[in-house]
Amino acid sequence: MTLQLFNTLSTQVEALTPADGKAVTLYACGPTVYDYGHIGNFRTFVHVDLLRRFLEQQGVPVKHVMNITDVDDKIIRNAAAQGVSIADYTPRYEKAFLDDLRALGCLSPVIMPHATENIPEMVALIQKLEQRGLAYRTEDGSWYFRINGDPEYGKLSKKDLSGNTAGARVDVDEYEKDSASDFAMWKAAKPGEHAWDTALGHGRPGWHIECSAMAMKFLGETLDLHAGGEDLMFPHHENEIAQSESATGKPFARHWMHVRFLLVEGRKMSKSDGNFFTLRDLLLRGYKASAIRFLLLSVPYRHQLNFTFDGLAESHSAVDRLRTFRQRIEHGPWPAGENAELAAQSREAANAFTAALANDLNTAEARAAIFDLVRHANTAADHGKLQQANVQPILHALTLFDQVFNVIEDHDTEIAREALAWAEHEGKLTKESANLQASLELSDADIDKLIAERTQAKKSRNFARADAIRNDLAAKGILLEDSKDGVRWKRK
RNA sequence: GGCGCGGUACCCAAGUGGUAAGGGAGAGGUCUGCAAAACCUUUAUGCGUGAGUUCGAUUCUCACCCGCGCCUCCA
Repeated sequence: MTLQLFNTLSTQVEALTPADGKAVTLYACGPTVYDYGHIGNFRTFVHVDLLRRFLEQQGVPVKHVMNITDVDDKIIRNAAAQGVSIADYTPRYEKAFLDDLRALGCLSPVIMPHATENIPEMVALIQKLEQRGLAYRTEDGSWYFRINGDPEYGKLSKKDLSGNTAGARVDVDEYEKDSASDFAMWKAAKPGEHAWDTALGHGRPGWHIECSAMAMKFLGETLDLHAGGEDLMFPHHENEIAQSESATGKPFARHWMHVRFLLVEGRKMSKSDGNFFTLRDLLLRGYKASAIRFLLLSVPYRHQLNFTFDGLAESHSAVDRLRTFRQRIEHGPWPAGENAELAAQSREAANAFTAALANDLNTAEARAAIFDLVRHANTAADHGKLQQANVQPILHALTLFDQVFNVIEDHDTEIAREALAWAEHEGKLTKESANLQASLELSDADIDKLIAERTQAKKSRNFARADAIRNDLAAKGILLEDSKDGVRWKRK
């Protein structure tokens, strides 16, 4: 099924197709690695991951490129403050970011170019623009893009900057610009700053030129899809379009996708408001990576998501329901034969799931389709009407779901352990992480042993002992479920 | 000020010109040694407010109220 996706450029929902008929070329703006990623960042990355997974599930390969911005003003500032070079400063944050992506179940982009490794391409692009009269050098040695030379400027963000005159909001350092809206493609180095010696002079690339150069280097002059957070639409993506299209004369990206911001407790996240959370903050408080991913995905990408701790608890319960359900279906035992009605419901669920995602990635509707099936199958099972031939279609629907949402398969314990190990190493253990630590103290083998002991106690009708074991485990966040076919357990 | 988005049950949330998906939470019940899980019943004659169009509007139009985001640090 072809994905219909809203295109910011046309403001229409349009089919997303590969221009070459084979693979979709996707460029997603990546992180500036100057600090740990926050959950707002990850809402965007998780939705891009879902898009990619869905396309691949539909048989469309995705050539997914994500840049790593490893030189910019903040990096230079922070590195200088610590007295280290930028090359010594950025790797820890890059690693942290990639670990976080993995923790959230995101596929790794196919190519992850670094800004500092593609300087020649950026220089060449600026030179090309200079030849076309769209780049100019100011007295301090910086290079700017001439907006007035691009009649289409503003077409993505629907802004008309033609009325802008020099003087409004001009940085004191940038008084030499022809127009207030002209933006830097190359920044002359100030004394002591990390810089490259190039034909443009001694300096470093601007943020926008980096993405233009790397996107075109790795994916060609016209991309199928360019994605990022809504804030990047202007000026970042607008500037990327201006630079790229002015240089090539071709459309830079056929399709643009922008993920709306996440709010926290109804407000934009900000450090000063005290509602700023990194992924690590949440993991150390004991929230599961799967619950976080599911919450981030539960509200479709074009709507604001209000991130709350109540919502996180809710997502945890919802993921738990799916996991419990899959276990139940897999374990059986089920009588021979097939319940035709349930088989039909399974097919409907799979179809509805795919149709919902194909409709501009309606994740809320897609998850509803799967929960419908959960209820139908549980009901059938309780009435002895779930039969062996029903198992495969149900699992098929769950597999479709999890290939995209990626939350049923459980990696939460190992991710929590990694987060704890990191916090310990960095000296960032807190009171809340102590609770998490306690709950991870018992190994799976320890738990199985205690469960065996409890089963013995139950057999000899020593319920006091059995309940004591169950209560002790519960205190450590281990929940037991007795069933006809044995004991299941899970970490809370 | 300019541009844009949203207001659906206790909470989150989908949706359609024809009479309200799904999840979570609560209450009662079934099952269980007791729990848990699961199931059953239950929680919006109602979709911000007021008009209008229509045989019919939550869904279209207009006005108003409220909330949020973007407007060159920002996912």
